[in-house]
Amino acid sequence: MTSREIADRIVQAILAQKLMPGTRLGEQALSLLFECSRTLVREALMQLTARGIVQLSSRRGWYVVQPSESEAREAFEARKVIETGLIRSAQPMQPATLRRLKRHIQEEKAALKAADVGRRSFLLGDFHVCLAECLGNQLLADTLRDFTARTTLIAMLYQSSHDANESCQEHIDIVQALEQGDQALAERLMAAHIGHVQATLQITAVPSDPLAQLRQALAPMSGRAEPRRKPSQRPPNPDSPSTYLGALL
Amino acid sequence: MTSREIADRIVQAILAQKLMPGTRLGEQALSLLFECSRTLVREALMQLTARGIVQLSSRRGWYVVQPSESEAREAFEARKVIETGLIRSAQPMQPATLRRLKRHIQEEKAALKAADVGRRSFLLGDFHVCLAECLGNQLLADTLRDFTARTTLIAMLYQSSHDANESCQEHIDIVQALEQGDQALAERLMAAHIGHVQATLQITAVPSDPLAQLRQALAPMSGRAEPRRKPSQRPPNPDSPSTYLGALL
DNA sequence: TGCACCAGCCTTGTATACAAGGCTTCCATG
DNA sequence: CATGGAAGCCTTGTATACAAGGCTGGTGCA
Repeated sequence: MTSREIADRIVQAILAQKLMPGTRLGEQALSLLFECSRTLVREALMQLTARGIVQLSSRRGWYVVQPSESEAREAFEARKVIETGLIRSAQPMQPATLRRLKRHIQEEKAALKAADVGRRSFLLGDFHVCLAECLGNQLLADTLRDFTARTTLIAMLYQSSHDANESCQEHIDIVQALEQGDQALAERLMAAHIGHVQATLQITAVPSDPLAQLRQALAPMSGRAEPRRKPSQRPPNPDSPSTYLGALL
Repeated sequence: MTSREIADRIVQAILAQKLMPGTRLGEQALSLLFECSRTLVREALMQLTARGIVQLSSRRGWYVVQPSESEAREAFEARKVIETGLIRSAQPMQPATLRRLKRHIQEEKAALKAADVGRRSFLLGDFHVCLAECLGNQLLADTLRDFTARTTLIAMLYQSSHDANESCQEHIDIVQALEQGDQALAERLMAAHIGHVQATLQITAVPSDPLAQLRQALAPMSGRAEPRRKPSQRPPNPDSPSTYLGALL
């Protein structure tokens, strides 16, 4: 088990929405889980720190990042800039490339039909990475993978309600526009698509209120018996890797 | 001396063109230089690996990356996409922000006048990071720092001959366009500016020739007594940190 | 003379030991 | 009963020891 593999697994778990923002990643828990020493775990976490996916709170532990509202805005803006720019500057697509994108969309549909939430979430994010690769830029594809992980965390943190079926349909529309050689349309569709996800975020209106999150979490609830848990700074049961970090296995 | 500081120093040395692509970064040499254990050095190098600035050749050592021609193309394309996209989607600039950019340009001029090559190179690259920060996106600014380090290495590797004075002038023109609120012009100027640097790269015409680099390095030289050294896979005198890694101090 | 092989050295790879600091829990005191 | 403090535990922080593999230089053989 190399540090690269550990890092990949953590990123995959985030993309599959199996690791919540704020989740504590204990070095010992991970070393038990991956059956290696803390050294390799630390190397993996260091790499993820550099990629902005994990952060270290000195002497307290490693945590999956909880992007602030301004960081959320920046992440969506960054994705819009990169993805629309890539489409704009792209060459017309080769048939083989289009086939790859369509195959990806078929997989999305399959995951939707099977109600496989983890795979569905992963594929919906991975579409954008795949597209960047198809547009011929591995560097930006790798960058987008990290940014997509970031926006996935943001979507979890701010309870995005964007529907998976809509996302898939929007992917279909984008690929169709690319197939017809209408890059301007594809670019607009991509900007709109990213904007749709961003628009459903429940960003609190008054960010200056430090009690906003608490207030919202403790507000009297209506209807739903079991509301979606807001990620907390301290996840319950922190010492049970089989529960918390099982997502990695 | 923390691993973050070590990583920052290495990046700064690259931006100042004081570390050539392909330079070997021995763990022990760095630990001596920074007076710390190999553990911290390894952590720093791990982070830089994730940022695409350093690469590890298994059991052989760490090396400053030597981007291939396709990686070079991708890096310049990535910068064009991000920087023009940022300008396009930006709000009109505040006076304080413009002042910051102009101050930066003054520093560039000072370094040019003083013929301070290291600081000049650093500032010419940092302008783009600074601009991204001014345009309100720290995430993309950090990404651009890494990409700028990458293109700096590419410029060294492929012997860019773009003149520093021209670069500075182009920065001036970009800021002026932004000041006048002409974002479309600023965007075009930025694309041209990045294109100019890219255009002076001496990319070998026939990339399939594995001897191209060697052939070029060993070609009979005309005129210049001391031609710029081509970085080699194995830098001479690898065991002399004071010579090779002195750039970091 | 040239080539192949082998020993030794030097580097990285990994684990582990111990130090240092934060969190929790319990107890004493107001 | 509430609050402050301190001890102990648990985590991370860092260095170091040893293992493993590649490179170099030398030696023997064809």
